[in-house]
Amino acid sequence: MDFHKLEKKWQNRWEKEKIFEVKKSKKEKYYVLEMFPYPSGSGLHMGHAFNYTIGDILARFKRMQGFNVIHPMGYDSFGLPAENAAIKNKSHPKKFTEDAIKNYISQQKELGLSYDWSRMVTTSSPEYYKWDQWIFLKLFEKGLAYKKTSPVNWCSECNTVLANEQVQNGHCWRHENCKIKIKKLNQWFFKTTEYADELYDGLEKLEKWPNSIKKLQKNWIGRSFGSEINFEINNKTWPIFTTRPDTLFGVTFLVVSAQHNELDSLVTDEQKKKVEKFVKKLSSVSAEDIDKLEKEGVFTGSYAIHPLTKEKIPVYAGNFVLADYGCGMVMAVPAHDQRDFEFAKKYDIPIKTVVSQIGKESKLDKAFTNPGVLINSGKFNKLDSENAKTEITKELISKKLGKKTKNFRLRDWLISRQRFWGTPIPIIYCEDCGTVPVSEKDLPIKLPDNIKFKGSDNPLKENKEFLEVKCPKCGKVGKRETDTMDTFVNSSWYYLRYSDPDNAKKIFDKSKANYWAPVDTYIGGNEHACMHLIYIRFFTKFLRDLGLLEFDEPVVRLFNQGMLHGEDGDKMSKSKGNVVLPESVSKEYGIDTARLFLISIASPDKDIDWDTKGIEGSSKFLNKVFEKISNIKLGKTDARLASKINKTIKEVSEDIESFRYNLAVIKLRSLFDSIEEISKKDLESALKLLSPFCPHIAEELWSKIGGNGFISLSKWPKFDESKINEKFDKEDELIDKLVNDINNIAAIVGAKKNVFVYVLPQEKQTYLDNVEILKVRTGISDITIYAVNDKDKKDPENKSKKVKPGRPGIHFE
RNA sequence: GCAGGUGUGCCGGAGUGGUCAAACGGGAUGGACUCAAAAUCCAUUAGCUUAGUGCUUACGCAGGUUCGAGUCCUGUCACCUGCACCA
Repeated sequence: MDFHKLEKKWQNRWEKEKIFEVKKSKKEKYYVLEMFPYPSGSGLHMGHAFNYTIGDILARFKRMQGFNVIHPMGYDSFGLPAENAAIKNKSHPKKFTEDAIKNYISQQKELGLSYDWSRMVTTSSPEYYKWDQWIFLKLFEKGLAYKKTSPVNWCSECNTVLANEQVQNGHCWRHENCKIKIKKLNQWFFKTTEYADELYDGLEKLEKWPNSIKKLQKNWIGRSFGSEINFEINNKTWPIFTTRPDTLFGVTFLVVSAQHNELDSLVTDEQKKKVEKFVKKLSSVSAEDIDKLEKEGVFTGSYAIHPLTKEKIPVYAGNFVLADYGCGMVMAVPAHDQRDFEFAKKYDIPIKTVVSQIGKESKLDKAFTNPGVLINSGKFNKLDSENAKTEITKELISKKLGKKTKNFRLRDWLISRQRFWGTPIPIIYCEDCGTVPVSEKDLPIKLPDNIKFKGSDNPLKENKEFLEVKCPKCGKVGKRETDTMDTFVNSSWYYLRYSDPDNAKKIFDKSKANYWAPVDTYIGGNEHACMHLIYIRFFTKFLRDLGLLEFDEPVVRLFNQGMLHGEDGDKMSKSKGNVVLPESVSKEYGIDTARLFLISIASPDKDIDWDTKGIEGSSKFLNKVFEKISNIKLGKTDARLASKINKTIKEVSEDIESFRYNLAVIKLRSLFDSIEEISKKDLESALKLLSPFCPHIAEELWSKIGGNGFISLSKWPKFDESKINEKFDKEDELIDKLVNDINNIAAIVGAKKNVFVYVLPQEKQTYLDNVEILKVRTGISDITIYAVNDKDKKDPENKSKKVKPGRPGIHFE
């Protein structure tokens, strides 16, 4: 059967009749979303198909269950690859992107996905990115978008700063040979840390998220409680964060980050040269090597005053202190921190033990980092670490020398990109007024069509038409910001735009957004655990606080699908030559076959390998089903089949709901295997069960048996508990057992002749009903069933005496 | 270093305290059908044993909890992933 041809037919009909387009209504909604793709030049591969199929099955199931299902698709179409392609081909990235999207759409349509295409969004269109800019202005207004100078990741091949996730093992994700440099630049940030607590605590409420993702996010946000302690340096107060205030008396030096913005103010004239040399040396070190560096530092020449002992403590600049965590400076307690210990050894700084396991001092060959009992700590001696933390902090608070505080590992989100193909940041720099936001009515700030790429530099910098602008405040000549936004900004709220994609006046209609959103089930890979899935939560909370949303979390249930590998078990990639394209599989077997195969290998959250032999298996099954149902004899469903159908409806419904697609397929296989004569209604039910998985074949068979309308829009079958009878399963077991026994004995006897089976009278009918099956499965043509009380039975060995329930006697002749 | 995950027959994988663990698929072997092949159907696929449903072994390894463990706990090994000088 040419499934491919048949699939085209149904895809066209679905599209023509717009059956997957939905509107807000009184019906209960259900929002199924798969993470939208970046439309790359190479198109979709089977891994994408896997992702979308998982969502499509759920969407089709929910739709048939009667929910008003929104299942949209769009394109995350800003980004570097399009720009690089444009540079190479001397064209505009828009052209490249539009072509890629066209290709994606046609490929996705071939997968038979039940999207509402009328809701498509494309993030690189001005109608969309206008609202990125609008959100930026709102963030700016609330002080949550700001510019600061800090050390950032820089790729010299891409010529831009990068997000942390675009740095892999210290190298750029696109340029394996390009080591990431740490540069100090003035950049735009979104203040994600403003919501750090809520982002952290909110995870508890996300019951339908995988624990692994929640843990990743918790680690990423990394909340730690501690104290901030004020040290005085050159008559200025420097707060320092620590989680170990109990070791305060062991502080023998301070270390300030070599990248600290105010480092200069600490450096004395005679140390200036040494410090400068040190900082310079460090700036040439790549991100990859930075963690391999030995702990090094240089004395700044300044001394701090210990808040409690009033001792003089030297201040060093060090390479192991982060500028953007805590206060960018640490109090070093070499006796109780391994890094500080190494540093102290190297520079011959005293090591003072203040915590001890047994309450006595002992020699250390490495730092003692466990909690213990305080010594050498004045009036705090003999307290254990836990109490000491509280008491010392109390003392500091009372003397106004510190406070209790918490710190996050989460950094504010660096969103500037020194590239062209992204959302322009709506900011104007005016000589008189400084940094001025564009006014809302001037949005969108469009990317110019007329551009010239010079090498890999951002062409906006040369584009007068774009660059030169009047200051909205004073009207004088100003200059536009030429950096664009990280593409993750676009993807942080796209799920809301689907609810009202064509709204030209507002980001979205409030009532529409709050009807459709939040997303009920969101499907995608776990590589987004700490980036996209944090940003989308951040944006949701911000938009809520603007009064636009009535919920706190964007995604109710998150599902992480596994990764599809090539047949060799490696990640699918062009260079490895193991990429499988949906088109080619579709042509050979039909896309329904591929869909079925992808989800029957394993639970969809597991990584799987493509397998040519495996798809043959799915193909065999579907061909069998197609043949069988095409030539089916409609009639009556017997009780055995009715039991099976009802049981399957029950179980498959549960399996789909909980993403046990692989188990659902097993049950469907078994169901279709046992269909012979069946009523029209029951056959319709069986096809409905198949339809979310293999929608085209199901539509075709549906129309063949005279089903009403589209099966895709039909009502999901209900099961009748009273028709489920476990008796039939038990009977099957009896037959299995008997077949086994007969085969077993036959093998020992070495001959297959007449077989006499002796069973209990009440079991006789069951065996008689299945005698033909017995014959086929044992390969023995003469099988006679006797009840033990049959008078004229042939039983030379008196086997019938040993017969027990479910345990027939067997005699071979 | 920190955090998380995984480890089950020839292979992919079901199975998370209890009817004899291995569903289902794939592969292999044998058989039926066929002149033959493909397709289809049936059987076998840890070991021993027996004219039968019995025994042994077995869920990475070692312990433990339990009447009972693949499943829970502790330790350990291997592999994978993420973060990584976070004070």
